[in-house]
This record gives sequence, structure tokens and C-alpha cells, in this order.
Amino acid sequence: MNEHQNETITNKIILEFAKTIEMFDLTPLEARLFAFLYLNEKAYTLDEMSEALGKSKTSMSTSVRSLVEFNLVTRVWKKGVRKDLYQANMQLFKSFMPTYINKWIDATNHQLDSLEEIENKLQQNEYEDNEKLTLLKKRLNNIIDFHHEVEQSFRDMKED
Amino acid sequence: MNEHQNETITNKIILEFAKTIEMFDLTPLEARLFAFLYLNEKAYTLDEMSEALGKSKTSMSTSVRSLVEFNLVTRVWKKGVRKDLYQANMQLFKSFMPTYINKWIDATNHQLDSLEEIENKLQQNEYEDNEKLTLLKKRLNNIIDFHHEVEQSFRDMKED
DNA sequence: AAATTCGTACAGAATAAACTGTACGAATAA
DNA sequence: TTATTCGTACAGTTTATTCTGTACGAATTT
Repeated sequence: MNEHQNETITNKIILEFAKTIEMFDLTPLEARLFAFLYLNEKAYTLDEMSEALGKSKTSMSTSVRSLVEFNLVTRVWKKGVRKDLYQANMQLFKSFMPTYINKWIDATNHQLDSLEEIENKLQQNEYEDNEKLTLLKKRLNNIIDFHHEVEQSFRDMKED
Repeated sequence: MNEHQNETITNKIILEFAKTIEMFDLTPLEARLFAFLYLNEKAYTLDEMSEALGKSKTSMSTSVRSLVEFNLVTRVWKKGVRKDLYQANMQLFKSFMPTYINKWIDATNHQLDSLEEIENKLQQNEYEDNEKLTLLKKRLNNIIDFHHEVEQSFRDMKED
């Protein structure tokens, strides 16, 4: 396999893999960058990534920072190398799934707070009761239940 | 509770609920529209929705169509009413979660097809073997495994 | 200490997504 | 049959997101 063939196939894989990564709420560039780092395994500088992906250094800086925040990429040191080096975490499932699941759990929790605050207001007999109010309360409770169910689903997913 | 108070609170709930709905990959308007339909329970025409949300009728037409495709909203008939009527499905969890999970399963499956096609090409000794190729094959297998794991996670989620 | 090189903040340009108004075929009403 | 009214296709506008180039403080090298 020559250099050219290798690169062609590698690019195909990157392209496909990146599509999957995007489903975890990463931007297209972040996804492509991670796929690139993952496939090549070794640590890259911002300039090298910029060169390899044909995107600006600024883009690399912001994208790689996101990837570090998501725990998908780690900054590494090599003696003698001045520039920052970044390298993909190689345990894909552990990197992606737990973070994604937690994101859902956190988000639903936060939403629950907001909704329960509204619910409390409704409970404090500030308002004259009538049919509309009763129905509204019921709907709100259903929505809150829904959030609990969603949260629980993702919590269960976490177990396995 | 007077009309004004009711509407204020309803709007707050819609606002919060819509945020959650967006997490299921609906656009902001689709999310807001569903939340509106859900809270009011009854069936609405495009013109009524347009009026209620302050958006164009065209937007309502496309948004509501998406919602129908996602099985979140149903078109209903009422004798004597000429215009199309749409109404939210009221079982939230059943409407949202299975569709979402299936979306993940379908997508990972589709990705698996693409990746396995590439894998097959690599297996057909078209290429002279070398260290790089071996490593690339290994990475590709890891990526494929990752897709299997993700798919399985969502399949498990479906069970409960 | 001066000069170079690093990473990133920030403002603006390019691209993508969301939304609207017009127009038109199909269905209903007159 | 003619006149309205319906839903939506489509083109263009508005808004949001993504990306780039310039600039600058901090760190390293000369």
C-alpha cells in the first residue's frame, strides 16, 4: 500500500466516522478533527492539524479546546517540543457515551428545576381555581413526569 | 386565574418545555409548536397556529409536517371543518423516546454499512501489507466495534 | 534585551439554517 | 362555471453559526 492509497482510504474512514461523531453534538469540524487524531493516533500541534485539515489555526485552537473539554482529546507533553501537542483518547465508547449520557441527565435535571419552580407558583393558591387552571396543572405534571422518565432512561443506560 | 395570568404561565411552560424538545433534534420552532399544541390539547388549524405563535403560515405548514413525520402530532378530522386540523399526541414519553432511540439505531446501522464496506476493500489483499496498513485495519475495527457498542446501548434502552 | 514564535481574543466574512411572501394547483363554495 | 379558500413549492430574505485574518500578550530563543 503506497502513501496515496493509504491517504485516500484514511480520508474515507474519517469522513464516515465524523458523521457518527456529529451525532454526539459535535460540530462538523470538531468531528473531523477528532476522527483525524484518532486514526493517526499520535500527537499533533495546532499547525500540523491546520495543515492536515486545511483549516485555519484559529479553528484548530477552538475546536481542539472543545474536544479537550469533552474529554475526547488530551494535551500531552514531549520533551524538546515547544508547541502544544494534542492526542485523541483511544477508548472510544468510554469517551463518548458517558459524556453524552451525562449531558442528557444534566439537561433534564435543569429543566426539571425550572418546571418545578413554575409548579410551585401554581400550587400557592395565588390564583382563583377554575377548570383551565386545573387542566394546566395536570399538563404541567405530565410534562414533569416526562422529564423524570427521560432522565431515568439515561440513568439506566449508564448502569451497563 | 384570569386570561392574562393563564397565558403568561402557559408561555413560561412552553418556553421551558420547548428547550427539552429541542434536545430530541427538533428545530426551535417545531419544539415551540409542539409544546403549544400539547399544552392546549385541542386541534388547531394552520392559521390558528400561525396567529398563536406569530409565525408565517408557511412555517407552520412545514413545521407541523415534521411533527407528523416524527409521530408527535396527528392530523384529525372534524365534520363541518374544512381546514386541516392538527393535534398533539398526548403520551409524551412514548412519542419521543422510541423515535429518538430508533433514530440512533438506524443511523449507527447505516454507518456500520459504510464502514464495513471499507473494511471489505481492505481485506481483499489489493494492497501490499505493511505496518501502516495493519494499524489502519486495527483502528477501523475499533471504530466498527464502537458503532456496535453504541447501537447495542440504544437497543438495550429500548427494552425497558 | 531584542526578536521570534506560540496560542487565542476578537471582529468581520463566508456559509448554513430558519423563516417569509408570492404564486399556484387542488378542493370547496357560491 | 366562476370565485374563494386551502395547503405548500419555491425563491429570496433574515438570522444564526462557522470560519478566517489580524493583532496582541506570554513564553521561548537568540
